[in-house]
Amino acid sequence: MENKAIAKIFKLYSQLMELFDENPFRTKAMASASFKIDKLPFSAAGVTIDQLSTQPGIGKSTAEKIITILETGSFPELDNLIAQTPQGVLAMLTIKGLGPKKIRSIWKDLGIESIGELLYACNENRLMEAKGFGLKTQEEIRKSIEFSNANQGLFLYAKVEKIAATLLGSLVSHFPDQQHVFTGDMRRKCEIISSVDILTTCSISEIQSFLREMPAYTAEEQQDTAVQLSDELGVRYRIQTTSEERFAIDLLITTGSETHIRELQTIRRTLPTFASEEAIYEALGLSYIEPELREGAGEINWAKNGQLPQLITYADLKGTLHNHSTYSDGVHSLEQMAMYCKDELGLSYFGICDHSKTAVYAGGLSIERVKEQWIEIEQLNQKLAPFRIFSGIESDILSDGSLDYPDDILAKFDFVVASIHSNLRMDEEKATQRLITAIENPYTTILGHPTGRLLLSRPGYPIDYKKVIDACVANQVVIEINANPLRLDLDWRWQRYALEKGILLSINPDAHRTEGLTDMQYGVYVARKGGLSPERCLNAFSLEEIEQYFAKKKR
DNA sequence: GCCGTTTTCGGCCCGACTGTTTTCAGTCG
Repeated sequence: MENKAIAKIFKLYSQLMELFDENPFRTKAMASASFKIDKLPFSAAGVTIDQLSTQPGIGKSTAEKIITILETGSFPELDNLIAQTPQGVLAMLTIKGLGPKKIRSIWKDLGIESIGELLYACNENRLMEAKGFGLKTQEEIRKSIEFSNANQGLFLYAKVEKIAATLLGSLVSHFPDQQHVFTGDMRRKCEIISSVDILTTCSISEIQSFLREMPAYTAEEQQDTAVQLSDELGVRYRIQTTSEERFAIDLLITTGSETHIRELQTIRRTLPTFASEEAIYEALGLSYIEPELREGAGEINWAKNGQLPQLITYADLKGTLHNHSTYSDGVHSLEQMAMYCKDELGLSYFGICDHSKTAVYAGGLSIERVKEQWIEIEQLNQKLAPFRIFSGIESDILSDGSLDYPDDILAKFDFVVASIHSNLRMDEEKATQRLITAIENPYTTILGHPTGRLLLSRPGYPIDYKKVIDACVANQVVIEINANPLRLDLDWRWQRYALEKGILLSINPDAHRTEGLTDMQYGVYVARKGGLSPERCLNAFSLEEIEQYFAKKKR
């Protein structure tokens, strides 16, 4: 089991302790243990109980619980609290804006034990009756439940990717002589997946007998040429069968999107059958369109006129900007992060952007710490040359749009990523103005995660995209594509507008540990959806080019 | 529950923001 999963279990334990009104100090100790476990620079599964209990914030009792979790998946005290909590009350913990204290009141005072009942109570104006609740809280909770309901059955691409590969892999090993590929949303690399679609040349009866050997999947629906199934996580799958002859055309049609296919059909009502997708596009008078681009957002006109962009690939990335280290809330040290980029990823530069001083909860850097980091960067740059570490900062954009350090400090960074982390509840006008003020700051190099969204979990503040992008153009500010699979923010749907305006984008992993650096792959997927080519991507610049870019920006 | 010690008991304790209060509790990043 990974540290993150163990940390989640302790988080749940501390939430339940709070729900049951246990000693707040013990509760806090568990919450802090969760945090500490998540930030351990080694796997808890690989060390002894003594090594665990010498870690700060992890005592003997917590270490024992960790061991029990590794052996059994849980521990008795937690099981006991779970047994006393109705399923629906447990589920309330996932609703934004609702913490254990409020849930306790909802459960114990109003007798509400499920999210369905809770929504009903909001609509009936009954939540306001409970102490500590008012109209606004009730509205927030109602909105939050509706947001979460709308996301039922949807999964992050990154979460589905590995489990979907298992099913595809089984098909391949069962039927090595047949063709099996992802199609649909998976093949178009959509950031949110509602169904994992697979196209296969197996017959339907072969698929049926194959599935009988796979008890982990439940059949949902049988059709003549397809089966739908689901797994224990609730991920839905659709396996579509086809013939060798129709493979390419069925691949094209099932890949979609629906809009893209409809637009193709306006060129020729019945799409022709050829041996490859390339040949089909060619017969329609189009150059080949990469699956990621097939969203009906102008790509057919590009293909008609030979204007398709050369889409960026992972191999085009020469470096990485916006990453964290143990200076703030990262797991690995500056040197470990840089070395990983140099030796494991073969990159030629690394940008460090730890949190700025306002982000106290994340160990944001005081000016003194910033200066210490600059000294270490200088030493490492001598040691690692020609590899280069760029000194950056992820500066909080404060409520009035200003940045987090005085100008003389901001001026000394190689580059500055400006992001919003606090006071997220804003209307569109306020959010847009706050961002524009930050964009107009002469020290801002990159605008970090423009909307603050967390996919399937938090919508992000509303912004006027055009105004924000136009301001970036006017002030030569790069927009980040935050590649964390929960963010993928800037949304690819706005990339095409940004690129038309001549903007540069940067695929930033926002890594808090070495493993997080390869999240850049998810950024590449959505960047391709948005039509990004390497020459318009800041971290696809060579070391010399980006040095010049930063130097010019600073002038 | 963890930690550190004037060492086995007593103190621990993000801070801003919001909404609900009318001085503070709960939630979040």
